[in-house]
Amino acid sequence: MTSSRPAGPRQPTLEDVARSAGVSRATVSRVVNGTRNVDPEIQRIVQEAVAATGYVPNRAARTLVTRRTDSVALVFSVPAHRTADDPFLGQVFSDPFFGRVVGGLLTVLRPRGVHPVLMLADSEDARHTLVANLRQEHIDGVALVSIAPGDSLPFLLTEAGLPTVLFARPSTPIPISYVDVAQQAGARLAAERLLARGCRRITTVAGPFDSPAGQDRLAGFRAAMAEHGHAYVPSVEGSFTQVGGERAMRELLERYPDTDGVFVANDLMAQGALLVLRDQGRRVPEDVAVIGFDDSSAALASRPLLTTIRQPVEDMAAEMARLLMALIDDPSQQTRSVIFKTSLVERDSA
Amino acid sequence: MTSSRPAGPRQPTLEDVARSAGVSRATVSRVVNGTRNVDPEIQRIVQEAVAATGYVPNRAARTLVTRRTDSVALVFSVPAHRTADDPFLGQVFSDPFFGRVVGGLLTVLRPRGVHPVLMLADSEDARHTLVANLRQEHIDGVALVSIAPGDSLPFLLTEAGLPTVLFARPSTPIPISYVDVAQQAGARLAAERLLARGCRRITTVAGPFDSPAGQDRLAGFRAAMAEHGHAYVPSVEGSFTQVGGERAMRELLERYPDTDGVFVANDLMAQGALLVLRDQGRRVPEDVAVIGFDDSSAALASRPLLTTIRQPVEDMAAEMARLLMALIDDPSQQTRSVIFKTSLVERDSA
DNA sequence: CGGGACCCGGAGAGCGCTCTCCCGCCCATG
DNA sequence: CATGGGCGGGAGAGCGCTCTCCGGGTCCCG
Repeated sequence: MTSSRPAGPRQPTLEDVARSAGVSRATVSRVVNGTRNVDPEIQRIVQEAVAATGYVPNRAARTLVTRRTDSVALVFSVPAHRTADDPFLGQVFSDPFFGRVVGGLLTVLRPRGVHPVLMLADSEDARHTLVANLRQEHIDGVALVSIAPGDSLPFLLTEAGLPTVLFARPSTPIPISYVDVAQQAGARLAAERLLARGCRRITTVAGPFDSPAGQDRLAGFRAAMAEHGHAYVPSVEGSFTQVGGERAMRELLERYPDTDGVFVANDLMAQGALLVLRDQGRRVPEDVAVIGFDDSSAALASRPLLTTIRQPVEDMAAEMARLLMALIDDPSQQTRSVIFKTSLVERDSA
Repeated sequence: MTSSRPAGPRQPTLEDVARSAGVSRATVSRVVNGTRNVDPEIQRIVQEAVAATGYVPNRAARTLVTRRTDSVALVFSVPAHRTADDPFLGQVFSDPFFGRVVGGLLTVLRPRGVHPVLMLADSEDARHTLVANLRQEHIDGVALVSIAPGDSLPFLLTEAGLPTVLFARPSTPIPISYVDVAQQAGARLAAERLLARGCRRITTVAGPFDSPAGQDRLAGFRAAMAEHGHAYVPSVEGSFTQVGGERAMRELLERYPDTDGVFVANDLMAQGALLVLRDQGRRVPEDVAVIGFDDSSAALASRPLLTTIRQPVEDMAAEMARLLMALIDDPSQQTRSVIFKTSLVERDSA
């Protein structure tokens, strides 16, 4: 902490504007915030003074008294391991999903003048620091995207009394608002599509069993298949990454070589699955039909173009922001969940 | 602005801790901040009082007097058009590049307890609001990633006297610190690789001519080719997107059907190029060798695996953060630029 | 043994803002 | 014409923290 600060002509304050306009500080404040009726003429004078002085309200001072920061935390809670190969948390952030969430949030936050502060919780330690941080009244609320199985953060945050909204259902049931997608119904769409195509020896690459999304998609898929007389659907677990998808697909083909239809629990894995199928000389969709989940950019980057279950991530993130703002405005309000519908995006792979 | 705030037992303040420890506010402050020598015994007592009361310093109050916010803006400045198809700014944020920058920044910012606030400048209007915002002393400095051609923001920010560091050279020369990669040298690596493979009818898919990166890569590639006797290299301009790469590659093949080697100015476009080549029955690398630029996740998602020029985005972002912190500590310091080396990542496409 | 240098704790003045009170004015009403 | 109420403006008390200044104690040196 060196000397710093240009020490130049310091920023104009309310006081300066008040003096320049010949009114009191309170009046200027009222005009700036539109807080109460102020004589139109005086309003004009004040506004001119604001323009003339180049006044911008100081956020810290305002926050100190209002206890509002007009910023929210955007927290990504992820499992701890960060390997030597990946010291930069690339796994988290290089997933396009991350950016889609940000994009969706901003559509709601920006018009309200609320800023998202990016935070990462990648260890138990980090989670506690984070809660402490938030308790500094640095932030009005938290939008939490948790990819860590059995994450303690949702609990810690509610316990600390911080307005919080989750992206996706918490892995253990606690009273907290969240947005999610109808996972099971989405998986059902996939099942029906494969069956409608005439696939009969259907398998699935499931997501991690310890993630709610992984569980739900598998359960929904199996339930739908069962309704159509397929009592058992062979599955292999994958890690939601492209490499994981490749590995799982290879295993699946080894164990069930006559597979003619695969539901892959997310697009990234499906992308990997397509590569493996091609390497092994299987035509998609003629020999094996493939359906992904998410409708992420990976779906368009793969060949054949991936038929997939669309998850409206941006809309969900936007709704998450809306829920959060409402919760901040009235912290006593009941927890709510908003579940979005999925849809089948028909492309070339199934 | 409703009533809000739980109104519960309010957060403990310095005063509370001081009373509980039987010392003055100043002493507690000194202990908390490690500002000056304090008697070890008193230190212990204060620390216990802090723990007992659950004290967390209030950031706004601190900021108000220190004029330090310990947060920086991470600004993405992008061209205005946002189509009806893409109301969510997906183009910007679904690019994995975005996340890599964030990841790199965090490695430096986090240990220092500095938080990045995400901002988006996607119109001239937004840029001005942004500058006003920053003038609220809401933020200590700006890390700016500009993808908008002829962006005014670098200028506006320096003019406003805000500590700013750019990711990539500004399109018009202004005195501002930045990190970048040796674009031309990178392109040279690509040229040498293609030549070494024995390619003789070499073409290139260039980036947008109005972006410094696009210009530099093309110029560097041409210069290197010229040194090896290839006076002219046919090129087609692409938009740095996968679709843009497909279009450009198609055009290239039409105009120069005997192409046997292509340098594509980024991986996303290269991914598209590979798809087109495959559709047209050209084997890669046997018939046509392809080299990309970036070493992004797209390079691993494509088949054959993409040989590419590695750009250490995370390292660059981390260095950007370091430069920014230094600039914040001493705003009078000279502007600096740090240029990173590229390297050839040999995979299967060339 | 006296005096200066140094060390450590306390007092108190703000940082820039909001917001509650209060007061004076004007108008409507009896 | 007296009175009550409503409206619009000002005064001033903090919000929680840092930091300068000050004073008392201790130690070292001449």
